[in-house]
Amino acid sequence: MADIKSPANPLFLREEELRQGIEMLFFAYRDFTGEPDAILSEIGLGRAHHRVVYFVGRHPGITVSELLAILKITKQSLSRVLSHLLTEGYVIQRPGEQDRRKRLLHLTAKGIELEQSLTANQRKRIAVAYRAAGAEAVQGFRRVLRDIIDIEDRSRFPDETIQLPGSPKR
Amino acid sequence: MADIKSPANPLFLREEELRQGIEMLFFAYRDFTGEPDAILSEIGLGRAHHRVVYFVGRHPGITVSELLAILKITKQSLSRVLSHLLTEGYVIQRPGEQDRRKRLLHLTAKGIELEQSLTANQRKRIAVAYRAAGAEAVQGFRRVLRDIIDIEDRSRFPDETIQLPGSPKR
DNA sequence: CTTTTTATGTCAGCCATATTGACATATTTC
DNA sequence: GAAATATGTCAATATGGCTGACATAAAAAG
Repeated sequence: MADIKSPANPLFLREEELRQGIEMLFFAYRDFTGEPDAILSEIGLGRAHHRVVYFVGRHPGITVSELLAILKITKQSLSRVLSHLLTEGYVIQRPGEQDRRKRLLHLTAKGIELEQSLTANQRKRIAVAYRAAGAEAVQGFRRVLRDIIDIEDRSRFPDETIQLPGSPKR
Repeated sequence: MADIKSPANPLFLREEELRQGIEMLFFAYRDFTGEPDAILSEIGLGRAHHRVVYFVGRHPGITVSELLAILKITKQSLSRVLSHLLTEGYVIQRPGEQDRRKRLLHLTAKGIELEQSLTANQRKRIAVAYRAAGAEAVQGFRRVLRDIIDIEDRSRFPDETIQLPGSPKR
């Protein structure tokens, strides 16, 4: 292995650093989705169901269009997954009050339970990593990740550091 | 919106922070793979081909087993993709010198060109985010992301900060 | 030197998740 | 009343995973 600290070849260093970034995202995502996927396959669901359950749980009353905008898939693709979740009783829909064309989606108790079991591991993973890295590193993590996201969705994640209880004010 | 700086409800804050972490990974990965996917679909390839081309380019002479360990898919799944890349002339294989059972994989010129065009956008994204965030934030990004990855693959990413040319020594 | 293990490939079938295109319905808005 | 919107559905297709079973060549071990 080349000595990566040597600044002899700046171009190589730069390329190496960028490639490591690419790969870290690949490995992190692979491992981040591995365990929920395993749980899902036992109950005959897939990753797509996870995404729907997650975002319906996160935004109760979300409409189908909003969900489509987040997932960036076609309505036909969503339809199958969502119908399944509806008939299996993980999700319910209620017509909108002002606009009755809209179907406002909510998790049932069963859906909440599923969502919790799926994200428990992911939350754990993040919590462990955040705790080990410290508030400053977390801020850097958020800062970089936010800029990797397309600009349209960046506003979901405030620039400001979230003040952790007990963490020192900078 | 609730005032996220208020420490009134620490449990809520914590949950919110973890969920944002989950979502940032989702959005980042979605957008990170979006553009390569578009290029690939034009030439009749998919994301799976990208991953193979990427890791063969990254580790010239990599064996099939090593590739399987990285991708964590079955050999049957890899086989289809790899065969296609071989017949289309993106990848070549050479028997190992010591162990001739092994097929050492390399990119052809065509493969290198494809790999470059696919990762150009990803490198750009990372480069822009890194530059905007600064060396310290990058270190935090790496620190957190590394801990999200399963421990077996963490060693791919050294703990040490890579010294950016021109960045001040801490 | 034969047996076993390893590295790899292949055939066949299955499933989940995505796609496009076309058409349908209810509701709201102009 | 016409047009736009929110949503659903049918049909066909592609991709990329999976399992199981079997095959071959080379290396390692007895």
